[in-house]
Amino acid sequence: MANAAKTEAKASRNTVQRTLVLNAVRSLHNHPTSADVFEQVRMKHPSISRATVYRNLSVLAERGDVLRVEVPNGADRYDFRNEPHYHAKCRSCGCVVDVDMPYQTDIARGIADAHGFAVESHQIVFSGLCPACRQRG
Amino acid sequence: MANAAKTEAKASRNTVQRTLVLNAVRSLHNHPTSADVFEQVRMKHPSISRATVYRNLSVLAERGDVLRVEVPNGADRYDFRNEPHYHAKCRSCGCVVDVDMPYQTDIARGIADAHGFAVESHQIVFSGLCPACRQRG
DNA sequence: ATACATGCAAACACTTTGCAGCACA
DNA sequence: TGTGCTGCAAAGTGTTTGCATGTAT
Repeated sequence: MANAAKTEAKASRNTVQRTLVLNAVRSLHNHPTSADVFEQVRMKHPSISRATVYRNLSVLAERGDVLRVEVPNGADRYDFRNEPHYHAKCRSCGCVVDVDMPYQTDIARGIADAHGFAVESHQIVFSGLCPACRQRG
Repeated sequence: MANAAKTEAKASRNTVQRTLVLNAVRSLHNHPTSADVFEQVRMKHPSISRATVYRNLSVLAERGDVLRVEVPNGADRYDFRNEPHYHAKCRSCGCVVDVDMPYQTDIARGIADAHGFAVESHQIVFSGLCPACRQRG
């Protein structure tokens, strides 16, 4: 007994902090940055450190419990949805929103030459102006 | 006289440094980072500063003389090509290559709801393993 | 009991900025 | 001759890491 067979993943503990970080991402539906998550968790648990938030966001993203959205030129965002989908980023205020567009499972088939790359995933980020920034002119 | 009509762009000078930066990007065909450009320019002009390289890369990118490729989680890359195209980034070594795939001019038409965003451009970054990293296991 | 997690601070990578002096147009 | 550019250093942003202590299992 006591052999977890081929379990290659490390054991992982359920700490108060990890739970709070997960709940924060689930409750913030605006693609929070690590800083947003930190502030949110700090309300309930003032002693948490930034490092712990970063470490837990990474663990949760690896597990697939949250989705990490790597936005060019800006802090990483985290998303409570965990199916792949696309995003748009405002070039003026930097806000990020989900885009309602089917996931292009087969998009890599359109590649004629990726120089031997084994493509595993892709990401599309649209850029433009959000409604608020459009009005501000 | 002396009115340049509607020229809204600021006057811009051709300094030795700016020329060297542009030539460096044109000669380096491997999506150099600002650090790569800095090293390259430094060979000819040892007194150049990093700040000048950053400032000139921004000017040249705004002008359209070079293409800035904003890679998530990594330094910006610069590309001597200036037509839009896509890139792939190795998740192991971080290298970036051009992908030979037609530019999807109409991709934004597939968006059902972008929450009022005025989409202006898009970027696709493929992720996977480059040939060298595939072999290393 | 012990491997994993935490908090702190320092380090890190990349980029921007304030400022005094310089140089292109 | 004056605005734009340079070099330097310092600061800024976002993230990671070393280490001693703490805690879930």
